[in-house]
Amino acid sequence: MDNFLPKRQRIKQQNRQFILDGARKVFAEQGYGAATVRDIIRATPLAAGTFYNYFTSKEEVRAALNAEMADTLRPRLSEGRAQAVTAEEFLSAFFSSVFALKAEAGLEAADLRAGFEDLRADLENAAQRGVFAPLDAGAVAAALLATADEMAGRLAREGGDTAQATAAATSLFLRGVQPPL
Amino acid sequence: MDNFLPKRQRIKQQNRQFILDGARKVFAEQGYGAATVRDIIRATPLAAGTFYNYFTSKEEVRAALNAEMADTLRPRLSEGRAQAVTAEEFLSAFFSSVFALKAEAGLEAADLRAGFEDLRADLENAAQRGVFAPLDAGAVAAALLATADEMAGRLAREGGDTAQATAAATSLFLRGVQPPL
Amino acid sequence: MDNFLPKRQRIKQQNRQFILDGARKVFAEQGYGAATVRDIIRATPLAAGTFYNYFTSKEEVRAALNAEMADTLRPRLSEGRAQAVTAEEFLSAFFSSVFALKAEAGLEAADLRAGFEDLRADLENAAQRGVFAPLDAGAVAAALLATADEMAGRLAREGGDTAQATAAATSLFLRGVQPPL
Amino acid sequence: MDNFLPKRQRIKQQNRQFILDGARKVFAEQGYGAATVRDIIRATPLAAGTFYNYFTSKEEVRAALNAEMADTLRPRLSEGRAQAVTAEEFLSAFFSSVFALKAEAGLEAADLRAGFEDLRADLENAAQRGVFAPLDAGAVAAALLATADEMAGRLAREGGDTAQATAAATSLFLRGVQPPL
DNA sequence: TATGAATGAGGCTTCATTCAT
DNA sequence: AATGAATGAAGCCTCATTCAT
Repeated sequence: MDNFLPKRQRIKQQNRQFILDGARKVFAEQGYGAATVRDIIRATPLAAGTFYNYFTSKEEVRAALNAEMADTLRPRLSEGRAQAVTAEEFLSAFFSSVFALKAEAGLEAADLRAGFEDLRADLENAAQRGVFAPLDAGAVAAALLATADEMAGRLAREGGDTAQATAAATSLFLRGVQPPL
Repeated sequence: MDNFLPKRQRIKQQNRQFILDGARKVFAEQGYGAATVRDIIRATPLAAGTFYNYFTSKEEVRAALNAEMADTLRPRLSEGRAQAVTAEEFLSAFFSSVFALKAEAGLEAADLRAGFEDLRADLENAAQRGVFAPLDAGAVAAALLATADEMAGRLAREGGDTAQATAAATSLFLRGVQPPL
Repeated sequence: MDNFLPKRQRIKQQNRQFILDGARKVFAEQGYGAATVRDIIRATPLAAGTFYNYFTSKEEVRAALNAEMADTLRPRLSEGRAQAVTAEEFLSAFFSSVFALKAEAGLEAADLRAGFEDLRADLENAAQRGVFAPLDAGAVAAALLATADEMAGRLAREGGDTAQATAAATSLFLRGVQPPL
Repeated sequence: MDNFLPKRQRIKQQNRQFILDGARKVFAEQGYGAATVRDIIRATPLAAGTFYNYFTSKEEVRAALNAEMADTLRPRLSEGRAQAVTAEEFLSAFFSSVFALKAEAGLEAADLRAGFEDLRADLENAAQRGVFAPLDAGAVAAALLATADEMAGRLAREGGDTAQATAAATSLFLRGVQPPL
C-alpha cells in the first residue's frame, strides 16, 4: 500500500511478490506436488539463485501463499455472511463470494479449507439465532465448502452462469432435494 | 478371476498387478503429481526396466488404475441406489456406500468423480419418477459427491461414527438447512 | 585377478575401478577437501549419474580408497622389516619401501598413517629382541612415518636419489645427530 | 601495535583482521581446500561484498595468513635455538617451542614448513660449530619438522605431557634408536 | 520377458562475484 | 568504504528411459 520505501526494500517486496505470484500460477497449473522450484522461478523474471534469498523450499512458499490467502481472502469470504438475516441470504452470500473469488483470485481447495472454522462458527451462530435448523455445524460447513469448491471448479472449467449456479446451490441447501408434497 | 492361464500369461498379469498396486499406494501417499515412476517401481518387487514392458508413463498407469476403479467400484457405488424408492433411501444408500468404500478401498476424489455421470443419471431418473425435486441434476450430483468425499475424508482422519455421519448428510440434503417453521 | 566373470560383472568391477582411479588422481592433485564428485567423474569415462551407482559420496570413495590401500600397500610396506635383524636393516627397509611406494603408487600421508599400528607393533617387537633401544614405540613410529612421508614428498617434488635419501634417513635415526666424540 | 591512526585506517585494519581471523578458523576446521569465501565471510561480522575490498580470493587470504605467521611465529619458533650450545639444548628448545606454539596458536603444518629454511640454516650453522654431526641439514630439518608436527598433533588430539614428549623426541634425535652396546 | 546398470537431462542448492544503494 | 541482494555457473543428486545381457 505504502510506496514510500527505500528502493532496495521496494525491490525486495516486489521480488517476493514475483515468486508468490509465480508459485500461485504454477501450483494452479500443475498441482503443488508436481510443481518444482525451477518451475516457480521460470514463472518469474528472476534468476535461479534468487529464489533462495526469499524462501528455502517449495513448502515455505506454499505456507506464505496460505498466509497471504488468509489475510486477503478470508475477510472477503465471510463479509457477505455478516449481515445475512435469513438462511437464504446466508447461503447466497456464501456461494456467490466463493464463485467470485475463485474466478478472480484462483482460490483453491486448500484456501477454502482454511475458511472452514470461520464458516462453522458463523453457522453455529446462525443456528443459535434460529436462522438455521440445528444441524451438525461441522458437517454442514464441510458440505458447503466442498460443494462450493466443486461447483466453482466446474464453472471455471466448463463455463456457466455464476448467478444461476448460486441460485441452484442456495436452493439445494435451503430446502433439500425432497420434492414438494 | 480366471486362473486357468498359461504360466507366462499368469506372470504377466501378476506383474501388471504389482505395478498397479504399487502405483495406487504411491499415488495415495504422495499424490499423483509428486509421484515418480521410480517410486512406483520401488513399491514393487520388479526391476526398473520392467515397468516399460507394461506401461509407458505414469499417466498410463493412472488411466489403468481409473479403469480398474471403474470396473470394481462403480457397481458397488451405485448398487444401493437402484432399489431406492424414496429420496431418503437414495441419499442414505449413496452416503453409506461412499463411506464404506473409502474405508475399505481407499477410494479417492478422482474415483468419485468417475462416478459423477452414473450419479447424475440416477438423479435425473429419480427426479422424473418424482422422488426428487426437479433440481439441476449436475449441481446436485456435484454437491453430493463433494460432500461425501469431504466427510469421508474427515471420518478417515478424525474417526467418527459412519452411521451417524450418513444420517447427518442424508438429513442435510433431504430437508436443507431451513429451520422448521 | 580372475577374469572368468560374466560380462556385466566385469564391467561393474571396471567402472568401480575407473572411479577409484579417478578419485585417487583428483585427491592427489587438489586435495580431498577441494575435490568434487564432478571432478572425480570427469577423471573417468563415465557419465555423471553413474557415480551414484557405486558410491554415495566423496567420503565413501575415500573410505574405499583407504581400504584398497590397506589391502595392497600395507603388506608391501612391512615386508622388508620382517627379516631385519639389526636396527640398521630395519630402518633401511622401512625408508626404502616408503620411498618406492610413494613413487610408484602415490602413497599418501593418510595411507601411511594407516600403517602406524603395524609399525609400532614391529618396533615394540624389535625393542624386546634388543634390536632397538627401549624408547617410546609410539613416538618413534610417529617420527619415522612423518619423516618418511616428508622426505618422500621432497623426493617427488624436487627429485633426488632414493638410495641416498634412504641412507641419510637411516643414519639419522640410527645414531642421532650427536657428533662423534 | 600502534593505535594512533585515523579512524578510517583503524577500521580498515580491523576488518582485515576480522577476515584473517575468520579464515584461520575456517581453514583449521575444514581445511583450505574445502573452505569457501562464503565460509570465511560467515565467520566474520562483515557483509559478503566487503571481502573483496580486502582480498580478491581465498588464495590471497592464505598468503596473508602465511605472512602473518611468518612475522609472529617464526621468531618465537627459533628464539630458543639461538643460545643453544649443545645438540641436546638445540633439540629440546626446538621441540618444546613447536609443542607450545601448536597448543596456543594453532600452528599448522604449512606454518612449520615456512620455518624450514630457518631451521636448516640453524642446523648448518650448528654443524659447523661441531654441535651436530655433519649430516644432510635439509634431511634433518625435514625430519625434525615432520616429527614435531606429527607429535604435536598427537598431543593435541590425544592429550599427553608436553615435557615428556619433548624429552622423548629429543632423546630419539640425539642418540638414535641403536641400543647401547 | 526380466533385469539392472548406464546415460545425460534436469531439479535442488550453494557459490563467487558484481553492483546499486 | 560497507552493504547485501541479484546473478548465473556449477556442484550435488535423482530421474526417466534405454539396452545389453
